[in-house]
Amino acid sequence: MLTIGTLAKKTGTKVQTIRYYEQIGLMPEPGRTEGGQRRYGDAELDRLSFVRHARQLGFSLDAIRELLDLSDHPDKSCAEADAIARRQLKQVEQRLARLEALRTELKRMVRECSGGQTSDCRVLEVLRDHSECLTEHQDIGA
Amino acid sequence: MLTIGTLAKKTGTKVQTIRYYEQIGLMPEPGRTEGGQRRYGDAELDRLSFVRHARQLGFSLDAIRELLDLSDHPDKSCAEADAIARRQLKQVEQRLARLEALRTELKRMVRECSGGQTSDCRVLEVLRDHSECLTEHQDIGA
DNA sequence: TTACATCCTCTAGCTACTGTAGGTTCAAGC
DNA sequence: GCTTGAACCTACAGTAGCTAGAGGATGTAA
Repeated sequence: MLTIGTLAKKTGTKVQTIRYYEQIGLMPEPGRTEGGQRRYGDAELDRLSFVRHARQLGFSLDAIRELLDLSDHPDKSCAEADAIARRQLKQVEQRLARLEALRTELKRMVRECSGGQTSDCRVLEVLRDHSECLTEHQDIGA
Repeated sequence: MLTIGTLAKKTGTKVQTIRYYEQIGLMPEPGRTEGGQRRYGDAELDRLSFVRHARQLGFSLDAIRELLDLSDHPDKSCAEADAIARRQLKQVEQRLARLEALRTELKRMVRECSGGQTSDCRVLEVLRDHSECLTEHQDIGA
């Protein structure tokens, strides 16, 4: 049986994050010692590893909830899991495209800055006048 | 003079966002009508455009605060603005690298999914076992 | 004058955690 | 058996950057 601290170390998670996942129902309520401390088994270790790995791949907690549910029902069709992954891939690709446009624009700003006074700073000038931008960057690049 | 709604439309901002910027001191307190409604001039329009443009380029509100301050002092050196932009460029490039790793991994997951039952779904399998990943993706790809 | 779009303040909610305060439990060493 | 100190507990507040809603006041055109 693992303490919450050991589980945290094994999965690269903070203790508070594990308690948070329990609170929002992503992790089950574990057994407790007589004194009220949480104790975890292998099933919980696997589940938390799954969650953390999916987070590292950028899945939202809601998406992870769905994936966990699918994982709990081996008889269900794989199509749903596939759809969730494809959706995530699409999001990643959209963000990549946005970030690439940002990089282009930022690079240009930095390159053109000649290092004088702010009165004729290219960086500030470009920020002041959107029409100087060559690329589109409508959405905020989160 | 512009109402808050008109200013919002001209800059592609939500009305609430403008009030929020005022609240956190990013936008100045504007003049008011007798009835207490906000009225804006061209200076505010320029300032908000600057803010929104910087946001589109991914700058944080704190960074924007610094940039605005520099923009208000034309005699200061350009070096600071340049440093802020370079820092932002670096962040964008780091995020790009992370997202590219994620894309690789997600593509592989999706490609290998053969569409059967979840019991032998590649997507879920990869999530269960990190060691199946070819690329590194330590940080959460935000 | 009346209708109604737009404005006002205030508060709460979103994601996904992270940090802190103030107190309790566990396990090792003596 | 007793002490010590690390790790645990709950509860609540805070982070970024907005966004939404309630409930009421204002502005403007017909």
